[in-house]
Amino acid sequence: MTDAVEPELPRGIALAWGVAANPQRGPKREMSVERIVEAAVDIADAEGLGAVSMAAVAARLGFTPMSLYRYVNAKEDLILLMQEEATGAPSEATRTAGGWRERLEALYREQLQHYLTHPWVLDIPISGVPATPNSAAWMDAGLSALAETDLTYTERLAVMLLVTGTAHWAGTILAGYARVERERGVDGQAISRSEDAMFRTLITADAYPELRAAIEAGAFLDESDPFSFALARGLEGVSDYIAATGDGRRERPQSWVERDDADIADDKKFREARKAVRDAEKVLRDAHKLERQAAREARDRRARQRPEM
Amino acid sequence: MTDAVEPELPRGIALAWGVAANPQRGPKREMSVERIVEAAVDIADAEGLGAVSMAAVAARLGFTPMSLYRYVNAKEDLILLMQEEATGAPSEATRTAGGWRERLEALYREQLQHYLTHPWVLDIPISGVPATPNSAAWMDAGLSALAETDLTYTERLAVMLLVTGTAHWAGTILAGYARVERERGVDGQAISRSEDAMFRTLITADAYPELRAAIEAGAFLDESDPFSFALARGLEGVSDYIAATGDGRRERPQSWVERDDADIADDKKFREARKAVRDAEKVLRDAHKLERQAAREARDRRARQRPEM
DNA sequence: ACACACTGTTTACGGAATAAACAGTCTTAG
DNA sequence: CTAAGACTGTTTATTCCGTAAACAGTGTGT
Repeated sequence: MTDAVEPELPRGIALAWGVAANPQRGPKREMSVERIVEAAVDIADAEGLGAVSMAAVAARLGFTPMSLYRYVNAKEDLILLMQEEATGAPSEATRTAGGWRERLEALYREQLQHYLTHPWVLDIPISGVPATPNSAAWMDAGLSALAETDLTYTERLAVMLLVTGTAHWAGTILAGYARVERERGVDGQAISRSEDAMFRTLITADAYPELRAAIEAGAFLDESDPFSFALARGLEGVSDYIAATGDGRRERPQSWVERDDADIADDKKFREARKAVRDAEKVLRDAHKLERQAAREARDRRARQRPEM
Repeated sequence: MTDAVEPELPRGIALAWGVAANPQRGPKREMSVERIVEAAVDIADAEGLGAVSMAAVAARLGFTPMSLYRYVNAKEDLILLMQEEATGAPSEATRTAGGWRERLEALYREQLQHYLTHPWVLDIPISGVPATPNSAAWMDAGLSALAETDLTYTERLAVMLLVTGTAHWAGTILAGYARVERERGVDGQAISRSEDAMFRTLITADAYPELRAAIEAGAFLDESDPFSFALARGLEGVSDYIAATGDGRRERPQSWVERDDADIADDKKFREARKAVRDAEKVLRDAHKLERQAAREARDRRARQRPEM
């Protein structure tokens, strides 16, 4: 038998780490935990977590419901394993790309992508930090992105919580829309429009002046991505915080590292590199300006071709 | 009868706005939607959303399960009303205090407080922006806090999404811990410690070097509040953003507003402009990389001059 | 060869949401 | 004033859920 890791270790977690004892005696097993999880994930992908019943999973594999209990202690364990399967580990690309900010953004995007592919993961109740290999891998990837900063480990964890929180929140909202789309069988724009229409009848300028103004400004019809905005602001704030604590202008709780950025500010090569960054920022700003202008013109052209609405 | 607002208006929402038609004929009603919701909330507060069954709610009021269906269309509607009841409206104090940042922080704190008092609210699946009076009130309060800034309405909504998202995330995590505390009947520190112990056996320095380092630095035993940290960073980023766009020195980086506009994506000039942006982004990334490298080298040089510390 | 650990199956139980039919109650149109 | 019928809370029944318990086969180690 494989060694029992900890007596108090929840069996579901033991399974996730692959350290559950496999029996030697008795008839050959016809199924495996992996196949069960796979079938359950397929069902959840197609019809949501609510459609995942022991009976449905068993049926998909051609067995009776109770047979699953020879492999999985309870439905709760199965769901933990489904989560682990669907979450996956961060890809090599996002684990190595660019600086800490790019890497965290890549992490966010990949995590969000997983949520959109497997929206049912968001329906699973959270209890504590999940102690599974894949979630550890995500955490490790985030921490290693932040290793180049001089944040404390506590601060790095907090930043990671910010990133995963944003991904979770974005996934929750976006998956909510996607679900309504599927259930009602209409597209996203139609939902936005009908939501907007409902708001217009319910939200009076009297009771909710600012909200009403936002509605009338068409803010609820805007197609832009508010979550990237939120993440960008958050990471910008982190960047500020790093800069502020780095050069000693701000006190840091229980920090023992004292790197002085001012110390190297007069280093020639560093100054040059910094200037290059400033220049690149300006180039990017100008490019953005041109992009917006081109977009405006393109829209105008389109609008002139299709005059109505 | 009260006027029927919209034919397509979901009945649950109609109830929430108090515009559902109350019948005049027939026997006197012995219950009311309010009493039902109240009973359901009591049960959820005490034993979680899972304990809220139609039978349980009815029993608490001394009626049979089916009687509830004379007041509520389905359990889903009841849950919507419970959410509305538990969420409440923002208090006068938080709606009027200080500048935009203080007000958003107060909003966050009050919202989080509600989540901690009624953790089951976090178990309710989200579908779209909830169109209920109280959630409108929260949104309006946030927007009115941001009215003093010169952000666009779309941006204000995005900021509000950041604030409520942080509250939701913090509530989810904290409520998760609280639930485990209640279920296992131990206090928070004990959970932290046992979680930490479990991590120490499962997380090897080999597979998860950074995570292992964080554990060994005691980051998982830290009692500080990572969510306030996250919110502070986010609002700091917003503040930067306001400063950067407000004084006109820099163009408003609203590329996130206009990206992925399928309608104009095939316009030639726009495509070129977009490519220019991508290129500029890459140049900036490279510049950042060089800057970091230069900083590292400069630090090393200094360190070698002053050997220890 | 045989004990028995282990397999997948059958049967059974309690609880869930809610559809349908029912008898009693109150309003209102005639 | 009366009767239609809208509306009440109740009863009964259906379907689906997770899973406990008992069961007859199957393969291994002694």
